[in-house]
Amino acid sequence: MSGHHTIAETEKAVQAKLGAVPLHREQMAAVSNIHRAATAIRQHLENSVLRTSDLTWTGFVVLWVVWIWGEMETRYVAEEAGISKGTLTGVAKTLQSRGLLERLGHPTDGRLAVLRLTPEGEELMADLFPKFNEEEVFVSDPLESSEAQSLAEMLRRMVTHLEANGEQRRLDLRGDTVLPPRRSGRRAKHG
Amino acid sequence: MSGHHTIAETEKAVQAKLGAVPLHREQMAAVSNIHRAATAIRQHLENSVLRTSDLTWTGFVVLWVVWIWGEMETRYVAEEAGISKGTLTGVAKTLQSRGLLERLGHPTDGRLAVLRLTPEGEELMADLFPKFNEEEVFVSDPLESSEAQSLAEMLRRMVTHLEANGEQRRLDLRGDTVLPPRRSGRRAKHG
DNA sequence: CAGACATAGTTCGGAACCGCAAGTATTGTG
DNA sequence: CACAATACTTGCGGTTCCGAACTATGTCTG
Repeated sequence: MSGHHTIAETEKAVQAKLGAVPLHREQMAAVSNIHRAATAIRQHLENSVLRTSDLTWTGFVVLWVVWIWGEMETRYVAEEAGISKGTLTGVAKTLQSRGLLERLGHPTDGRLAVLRLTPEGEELMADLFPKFNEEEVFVSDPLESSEAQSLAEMLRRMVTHLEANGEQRRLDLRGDTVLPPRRSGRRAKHG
Repeated sequence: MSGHHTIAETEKAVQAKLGAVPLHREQMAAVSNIHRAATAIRQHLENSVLRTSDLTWTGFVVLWVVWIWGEMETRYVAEEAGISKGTLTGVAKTLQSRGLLERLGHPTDGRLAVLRLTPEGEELMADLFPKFNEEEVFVSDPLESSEAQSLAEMLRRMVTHLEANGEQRRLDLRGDTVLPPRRSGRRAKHG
């Protein structure tokens, strides 16, 4: 099933469309395949293991992060999960309402909030993670063990590079142009 | 900036947490790094090139797909873009309202709708894509040319594998258990 | 040709999601 | 103690997102 066009066909169409334009095909293929793979894998995991527990992807990722690290301050949870703090507030609320997560104040710094799994949350993750990992094995089936390692290592380098240099790069790109205000978002109380 | 924990630290914490649990670490690292990389790259691209045109990631992907393939039936656009057809309806509406995309009926089959870029959309993509590609080069900076190729090729294999075998796998996993209804989503008009 | 079935797209409910601004507390500092 | 900085929440406006229900259209079959 799947689709009308294979990846190979898409890449050929790009070549045809952009034949005249000078562009960096290898990097384009690498980046776009990262997103294709991420989407396909996410969909598979959502519709296999996650669905049976009625967890969303983001909900699972948040639980996973907190599970791995134990108690964790919310700001770091958001960062590790790759979502904004505002979103985390809502997701955490959902997970709390299901009794999987709890929120604690920080003992010494009253500004901080700390997340921790409830016993139910721990139990769920202990049950769910092996199944999740089985599907990670399934999706990695076409890779040799050494290839999986090499893949992970290359991606790690890309992430590290972005963490180290991404912000500066974006600043350089913007230069002195001021970003237009976003189409949506809360407005200043009063001009 | 960036984070509290590096990927290496995270993998170490996983090892500590899951030391006793038998699991497949290589595949886990590969899959989770795919998602980390996809998120980081997406955020970089959104906050550099896309932001200046006030395009969302999904909006850009849809434009890109239609741009590459020319006129395209909506069902295929959704599939190529990795979103559901319901989502595409909304996204296409947004892009239409900005004058970047147009919707045409199919001449012989009244059920079909076809998407095509407007001249403004063509112009935008011709301007935007080279910039986008430059950032793809930037994020791929830590990869040798041969590595980028190998990365793309491995991911392509994973996607192909999922397209070919994912659905069957999910069916096998479900077995005869019936999925619980989703927490959200439209309900039957009447029990 | 009518009724059954299939296919394509839209609508809708509920949740996620972002970025920003503003609000609330708390902590650190001169 | 005033004041800045930090951490989180809240709320806004908009978008995205899924999947099931629904609508409209086409196709197959008796």
